[in-house]
Amino acid sequence: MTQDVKEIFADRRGTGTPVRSVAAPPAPAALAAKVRTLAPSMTRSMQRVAEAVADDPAGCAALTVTGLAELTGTSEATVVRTARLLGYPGYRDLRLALAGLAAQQESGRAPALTTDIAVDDPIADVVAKLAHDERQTLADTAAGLDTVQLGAAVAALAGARRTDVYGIGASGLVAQDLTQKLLRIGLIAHAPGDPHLAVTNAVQLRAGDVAVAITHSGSTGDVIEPLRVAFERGATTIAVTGRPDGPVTQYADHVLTTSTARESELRPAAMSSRTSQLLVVDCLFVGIAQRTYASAAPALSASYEALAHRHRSGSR
Amino acid sequence: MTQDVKEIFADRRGTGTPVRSVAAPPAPAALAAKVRTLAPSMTRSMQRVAEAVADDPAGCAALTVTGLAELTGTSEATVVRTARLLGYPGYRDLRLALAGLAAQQESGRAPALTTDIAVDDPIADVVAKLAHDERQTLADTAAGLDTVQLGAAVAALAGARRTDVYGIGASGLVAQDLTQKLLRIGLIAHAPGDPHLAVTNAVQLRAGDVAVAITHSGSTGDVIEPLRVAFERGATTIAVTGRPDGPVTQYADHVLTTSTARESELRPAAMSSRTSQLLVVDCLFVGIAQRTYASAAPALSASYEALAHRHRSGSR
DNA sequence: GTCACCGTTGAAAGATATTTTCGTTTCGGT
DNA sequence: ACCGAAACGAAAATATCTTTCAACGGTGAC
Repeated sequence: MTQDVKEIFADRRGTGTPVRSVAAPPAPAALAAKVRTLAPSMTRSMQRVAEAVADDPAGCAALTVTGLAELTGTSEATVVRTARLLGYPGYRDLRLALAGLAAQQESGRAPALTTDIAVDDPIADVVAKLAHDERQTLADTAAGLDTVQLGAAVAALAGARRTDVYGIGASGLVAQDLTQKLLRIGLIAHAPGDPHLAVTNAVQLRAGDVAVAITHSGSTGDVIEPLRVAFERGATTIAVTGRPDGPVTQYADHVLTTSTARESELRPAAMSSRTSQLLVVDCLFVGIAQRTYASAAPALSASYEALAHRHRSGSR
Repeated sequence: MTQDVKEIFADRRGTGTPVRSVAAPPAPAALAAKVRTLAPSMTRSMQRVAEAVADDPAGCAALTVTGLAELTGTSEATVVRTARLLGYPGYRDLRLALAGLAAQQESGRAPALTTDIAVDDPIADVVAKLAHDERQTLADTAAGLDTVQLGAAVAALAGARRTDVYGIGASGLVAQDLTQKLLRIGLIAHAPGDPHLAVTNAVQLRAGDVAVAITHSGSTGDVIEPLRVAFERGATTIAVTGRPDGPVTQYADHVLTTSTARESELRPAAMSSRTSQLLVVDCLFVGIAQRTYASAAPALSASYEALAHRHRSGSR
């Protein structure tokens, strides 16, 4: 797990093939989101630094490494390490990004719906807060999505002989959603709901097939297991997870990172992770539909026609 | 004229009182203007530097003093002098300001998100457009939700003896999502996937029970039928639909309206309606959790605990 | 309970970048 | 052509950033 961290720190211009585009692009505005995503894989002092940075980009941009180290009660080394983990070559670049972020915030003044949902919030506030949160989640996800990985995943799925999608619980619904969509454009897809069935299915996969695992935590055994089997059988594997450093990525050829909103008692993580996952799934779907347009378009209208008679002529 | 320059260059940490807050505020975004204003008082090489900076803030922000000096065919000293003239304490600060400026320009550049998704859109555009669309859908939904109806629905669900949720296809997943959530807080809920089963279930309902129908079109027979049965048996009925004038509302005590984004070939209606429906479901859930907080909170943590062991100890 | 191991951390050395100093060059005026 | 003042850049001085490395602290094995 911290293996990944190590890797990032290791010789960065390795002569070997950088198969996986590990660290995303320097992150435009999705810094807060990135901090949240990566926080779990950070050490305590790094978290302090990350938090300070996310809390007050403008303020931190004004500080030198030493200053930020003192502010957070850590050392320069830790600050640099944090900057690296966040995807920048060094502190200097983080600082520049911070300045940019600060400028943006300055111009875009947030509406301050940041408070958490309380037990006694009137229903109207609940609606506003939830909507605001999900919108935020969408923006974060879009900003944090690695389009290279996404493109690779789309290519794999578009050319797959068959596709399995694994997911449990809330993620299971997302898995079903993806499956439904793939079926609609004439691809062969399954979303086994039962973990045993999933493994049984996975065993049948081979090169040319694709397996997709959807798990927010990145460490759901019931989902990792079938993915591992598929991986070992030679299928192309894709992980959609909120923890790009989680165990599931071991067996994933392509990793698509979903974003995480802060959660609370009345707002379980499942809620925002689902929103995020669905956006990723939608992107996959549209990407695939583009690639297979010739066959997807007729399939889409065919399924539309077939369903039409199931609706009463109820419109007016 | 160059008199000013001299003063600025003069001993800055003078032992005397630093009475003068030397240059103006670090200049927000009016950099180009400032360059123009001050150009006449600049020497030739300084003008070259200023010009480069005004032309391409983003590019220059990526350069070090030395880099910018080389680019403009001048020396580091000149670059620093220019930075001073422009009102910054030194090059470092100019660079920070440049980064901010670049970021603002970047965000201002509207990616023409209003257009539809085309077959040949690059994947990055697809992501941006989809995210933008779903965000729009959320805002619309939140704005259009009738909080009175929502409150009534919440009250009914919170006090229900049992709840049935009907949905088919994409809406079926939303139905399952609601069901999962209700189960998590200790309520009794079912989401029969089979239309026949749904009717069979509906027959069992009576006053004090609740039935929820989820259908975007508002005219899906397979969903209306069980709702009608439940309605006639005296259960409280709720419709979540994008067509508040559709047939389904005949049998609904409470109607919750979801919003619809324009659809297109590559972006089926199901996509945005699902987003909208999920927001409604989330609102219902949180509303119910608030009302039944005493029992919901423990139930939530209990289900969380029960699931914990299914995740490998993947985090630190 | 003790020990070994591994990850975390910061102090300090090392490398870069920035700022200042200062001598050379350029240019206008005489 | 000569003088002086301003412009300019090379290089020294300083500040900042990065890397190294040893010490610390926690965890699991025995």
